[in-house]
Amino acid sequence: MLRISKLADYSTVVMSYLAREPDKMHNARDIMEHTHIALPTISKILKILAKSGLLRSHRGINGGYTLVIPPDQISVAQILAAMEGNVALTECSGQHSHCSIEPICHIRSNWRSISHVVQESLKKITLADMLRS
Amino acid sequence: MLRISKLADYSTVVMSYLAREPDKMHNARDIMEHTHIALPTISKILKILAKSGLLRSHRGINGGYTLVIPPDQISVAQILAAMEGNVALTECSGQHSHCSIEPICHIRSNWRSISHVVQESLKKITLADMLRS
DNA sequence: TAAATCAGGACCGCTATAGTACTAATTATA
DNA sequence: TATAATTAGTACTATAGCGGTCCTGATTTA
Repeated sequence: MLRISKLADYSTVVMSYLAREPDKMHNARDIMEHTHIALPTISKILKILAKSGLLRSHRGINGGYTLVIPPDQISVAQILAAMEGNVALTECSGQHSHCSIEPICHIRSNWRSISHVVQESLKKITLADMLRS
Repeated sequence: MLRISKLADYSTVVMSYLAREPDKMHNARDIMEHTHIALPTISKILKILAKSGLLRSHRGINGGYTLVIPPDQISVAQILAAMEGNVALTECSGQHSHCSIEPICHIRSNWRSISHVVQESLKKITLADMLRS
């Protein structure tokens, strides 16, 4: 259905919550209470986002996560890329393509450019935009 | 990864092939020889597309499928919709949403409009466009 | 030193998807 | 009218991906 994964979906919810107080540190439990996403799921998302560089983590008592970049400079495309790689609507638009009909496929380049168009529109939407409903 | 399904992907390949000779009838075997997609898969795709009204079928000897609408009036969005329903990037953007955090989710309307943007750009691309590489 | 918190995996069960197969219905043609 | 070609419809299976959980170890603060 041209869906993003649930984990990626939740990650935008988490990032939006963090973006409301960009400088404050939030731990997983705090995020759970405000988003109602299950704790292990949140924890998993936070780790991925931290690893990709969108969040900075702090261990220990009073630890948690903060945004590394201001909300108006983080795009939805960046968040999706962190969670599930670059936008590629078809197999052949991605990095390591293994489509068997690729050698004789006439519309491959078209799908590449369609993916590009979609990606560009997702780049234009920032976390700051997501705060405005 | 924001992927369309393989079946949907293949369906655009099949439709593109048919669009090259919009008035001619093609059977499944013929399409297989020109696209190298497995025959049962092609057959499955053709049935779905016919049921959705994009193709007209003809049984019996010399039977096959033809396009119902001229290629410049069929959009990629239409083909995707036929194969897997309307574009809805998130659960909550679709028809029958069951997301548990929906009641308190602050970014739902944003995702709806993002889905809308993507859908609009897919509507603008026609089968005729896909023939031009 | 103890408690809180993140890091990094391993793991499981469900669901969706891709792909296959079989039988019935329909049609053209010899 | 018989036969062969073709689609219609449905059922089935196997696989992979995904969501979600849990455990152990490392780090930090009080």
